[in-house]
Amino acid sequence: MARKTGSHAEITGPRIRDAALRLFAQHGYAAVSMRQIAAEVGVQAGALYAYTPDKQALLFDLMKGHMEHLLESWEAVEQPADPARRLEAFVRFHIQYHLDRPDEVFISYMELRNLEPENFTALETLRRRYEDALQGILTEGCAAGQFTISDTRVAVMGLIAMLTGVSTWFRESGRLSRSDVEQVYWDMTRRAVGRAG
Amino acid sequence: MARKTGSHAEITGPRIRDAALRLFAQHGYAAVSMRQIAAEVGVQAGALYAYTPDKQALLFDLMKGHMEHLLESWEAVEQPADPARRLEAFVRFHIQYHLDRPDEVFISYMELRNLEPENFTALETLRRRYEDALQGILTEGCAAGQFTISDTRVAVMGLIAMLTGVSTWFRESGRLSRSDVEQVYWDMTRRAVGRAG
DNA sequence: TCTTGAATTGAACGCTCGTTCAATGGATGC
DNA sequence: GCATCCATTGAACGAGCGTTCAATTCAAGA
Repeated sequence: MARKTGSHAEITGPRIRDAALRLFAQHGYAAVSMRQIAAEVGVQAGALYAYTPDKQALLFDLMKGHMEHLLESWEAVEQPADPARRLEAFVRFHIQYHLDRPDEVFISYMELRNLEPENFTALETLRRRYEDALQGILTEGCAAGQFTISDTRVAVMGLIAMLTGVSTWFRESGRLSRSDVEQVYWDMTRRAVGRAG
Repeated sequence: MARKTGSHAEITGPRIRDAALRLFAQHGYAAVSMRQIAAEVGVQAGALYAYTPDKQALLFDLMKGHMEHLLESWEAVEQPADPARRLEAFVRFHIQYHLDRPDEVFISYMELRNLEPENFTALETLRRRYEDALQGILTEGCAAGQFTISDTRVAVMGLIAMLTGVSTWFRESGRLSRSDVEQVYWDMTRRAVGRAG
């Protein structure tokens, strides 16, 4: 058998991860069988258990990996001092990242209820950290007198929902380019937080 | 046996509908069995088939019923002549409606991929009609010089995503009342479409 | 050439699934 | 009291589920 070590995986074979990602995104976690995933990889179902302890771990690895990578990627973005510029960076980053990874995004929003409680809590914590990054920007912008927001927490939830929604309708072959879309969402965001220019 | 008539149901017994709604919302369509639904109603699984032809019809009835009721409800709202007032009415209606029916909303966003193609198409059409209602308001507001929106289609998608998101985090027992939340979202919306007051 | 050892198979485990249907049983009208 | 009717039961169907594991395969090291 292959590795069963490293209890909290991320070591799951990349071919298995990719197959599970695609299938979970397309049909949903509960509707996809281990046999389907195995077939996609070109292997028998039993072989998967050399790489993952069970189906749940496969889902959790995907979701945890996605959130951690999202956080790391945002932390790697250079942060302008000006809150408005920082918000713009966030909006553009968020849209780019989400358009680049439609399957991960889909799973991370849709499959939360299929996580076992302990895994769910871990995911919530990661998500909360990301929301707090945006909340920090909004709070500073308000303090600096650049934004006018009656409730920054609601603004965070509203803006993230708005921006994340882009991945439900955007098509590469559509009327608008990515940078068009980025610009439109940034215009809306800028004005929603009460900044004219 | 009971009625099997009325091919495109809505006749599904209310007790069954309610049980299916609650269970689908909580665990997801694929993860809920007919036996679970039956147990919730207090009958054996076989009895369900007197009210619904199959499990898929149960899901489709719920989703179609929700979208049709949403459209009817919006059409019943009195429409102010002023585009900004009309937009305000839409925002407040949308939030109220979605907070009143968290389970229906959840299902209608999460279970689209579990619909058979023909049912999916029917749902998309209904959803599109609702989006078009908002798009009409935005277009008129632009024409009247009240709104400044670079792309009304993207604005529709962004605003609906933002507003619908409220049902993912709002708790009746939370810090804010419904009307607080309505007001905050309306403030953000108003400014996002480029209207100051 | 033989040995080792990990990767994979394929059968099997006990369950649960959606759906069907003959049998049942309890109310209703005569 | 009897016949009728029909909603409901409960067993059964074939299929597929997640998971396990003895047996096999096969490449690399001696």
